[in-house]
Amino acid sequence: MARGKIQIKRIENSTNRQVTYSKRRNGLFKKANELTVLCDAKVSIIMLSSTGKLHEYISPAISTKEMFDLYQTTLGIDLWNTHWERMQEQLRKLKEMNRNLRREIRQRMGGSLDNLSFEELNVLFQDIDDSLKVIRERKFKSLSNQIDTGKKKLKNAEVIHRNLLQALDLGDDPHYGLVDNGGDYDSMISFHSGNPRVFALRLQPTQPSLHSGTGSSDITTYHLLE
Amino acid sequence: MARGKIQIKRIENSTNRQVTYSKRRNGLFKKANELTVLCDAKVSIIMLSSTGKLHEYISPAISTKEMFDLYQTTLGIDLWNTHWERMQEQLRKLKEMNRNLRREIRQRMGGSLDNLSFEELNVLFQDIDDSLKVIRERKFKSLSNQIDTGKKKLKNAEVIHRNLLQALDLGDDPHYGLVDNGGDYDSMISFHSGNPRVFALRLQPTQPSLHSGTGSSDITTYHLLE
DNA sequence: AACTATTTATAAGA
DNA sequence: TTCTTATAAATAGTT
Repeated sequence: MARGKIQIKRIENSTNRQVTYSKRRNGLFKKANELTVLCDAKVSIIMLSSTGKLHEYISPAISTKEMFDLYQTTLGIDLWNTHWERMQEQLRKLKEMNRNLRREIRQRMGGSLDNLSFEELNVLFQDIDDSLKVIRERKFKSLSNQIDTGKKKLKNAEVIHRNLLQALDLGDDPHYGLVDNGGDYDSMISFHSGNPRVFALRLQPTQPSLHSGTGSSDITTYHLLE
Repeated sequence: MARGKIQIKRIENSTNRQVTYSKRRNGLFKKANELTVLCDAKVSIIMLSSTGKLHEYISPAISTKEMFDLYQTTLGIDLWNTHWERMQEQLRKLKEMNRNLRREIRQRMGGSLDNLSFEELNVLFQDIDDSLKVIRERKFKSLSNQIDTGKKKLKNAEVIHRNLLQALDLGDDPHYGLVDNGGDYDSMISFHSGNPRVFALRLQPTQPSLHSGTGSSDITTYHLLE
C-alpha cells in the first residue's frame, strides 16, 4: 500500500513477515480503538502470530472474560458449556456408582441388611460362602508355597555354611567363590505384615486449596493506543 | 479520514454513529483478514455495537473456541479454568475410589488374590467369615419373622372365615362388618423374588451423543471478506 | 526505528 | 444501504 502494491498472500520471507505482522497489528489495534471511541462500541481482538505469540486488544469499558461470556450468552449456550454439563453428568454417575459399590461392600460385611428379603439374604450368604471357599484354598496354597520357599532357602544356607567350613579348613583365601546367591537369611520366615485390612477405604476429604497462580505470561495487552 | 479530518471522540449523531460503525467494522475485518493471510497469523475479533449487536471475525484456520482456550492456556489458568480443573480432579478421585471399591469386592468374591500375602489372605478370610456369621443370623431371624407373619395371617384368615360362616348362618346382610383388614391372602407365602444378585454393578457405557446444535442467533460471523 | 511514495480507508455528500 | 470522491491514514520498501 505504499512504494508498490502487494498481493494479499503469505509473505514468504520470515523477517519481512514478522515486521509486517508487527506493523499491521498496531494498525489493527489503533483502528479497533478508534472504533471503540467513535461508535461507543466494545471490541475484543486476540491474535496469534506465526511464531506462537499471543496479542490482545480489549476496549477499556469491558474485560475479555466479559466479552467471552457475552459471546456465549448471545450465541446460545455452547462452546464449553456442553463439556461442563457432560462432566457434571459423569460426576453424578460416578458418585452413584460409588454409593452402590459401598452398599454392596457393607452388605458383604454384614451391614445394611435390613431391607433384604429372606431369599436375597440366602443368595448373599451362598455367594459369600463360595468366596470363602476360594479364599480358604488360596490360603493353603499360599502357605505351602511359603513352606517350599523356606525349605529351599534353608538348603541354600546349608550349602553356604558347608562351603564356609570347607574354606576355613582348607586355607585362608578370603574369596569363597560360590557365595553370590544374594539371599538374605532373615527373610526366610518374615511374612509381609502391615495394615490389617486389605486396603483402606477413604472418603475423599474434598476441597483442595484455591489455586492462585501469578507470574508473567506470553501475552501482551494493548489497552489504549494514544 | 477523507473530506475533512475528524476528532477521535464519540459521534453524537446516532445514525452517523451506526453508519461509521458499519463502515469501520468492515474495514477492521478486512484488515484482520489481510493480516491473517499475509503473516500466517490467527485473529479473533468480537465486537459489540452500541445498539447491542454482536459481530465476529475469526481466521479460517481456527475456531473461536480454540482461540478462547488458547488465550486461557497462554494467560495462565483462570477465567473458568479453576472450576474446570477442580472438577477434573474430583472426577479423577472418584474414578480411583471406584477402582479400589471394585477391587475390594473382587477380593471378597475370591478374585484378584494373587498379590496378597498369606497374612493378608488370613485377615480377609476371617473378615468374610465373620460377615458370614452375621448374615447367617439375619437369615434365621428373617425366616422366623416370615413364619410369625405367616401364622398371624393364617389366624386372621381363620377369624374372617369364621365370621363369614357366622354371617351365612345368621342372616343375609351383605355387609360383614369386621372384614376391612386389607390383607391379601396370597401374599402370605410369596417372598419377593427377582434378580438373584443383590444388585447389579454396571460399568457406565460412556459416550453420549455428540451435540450438534444449529439455529439462528444474534451473532454474525464473517469468515472471509472477499 | 524512521522515512516517504504510494496505496488504502473513509467522511461527507448524493 | 450503497456509490462517489476528496482527502486522511496506513503502510511497503528503503535507509
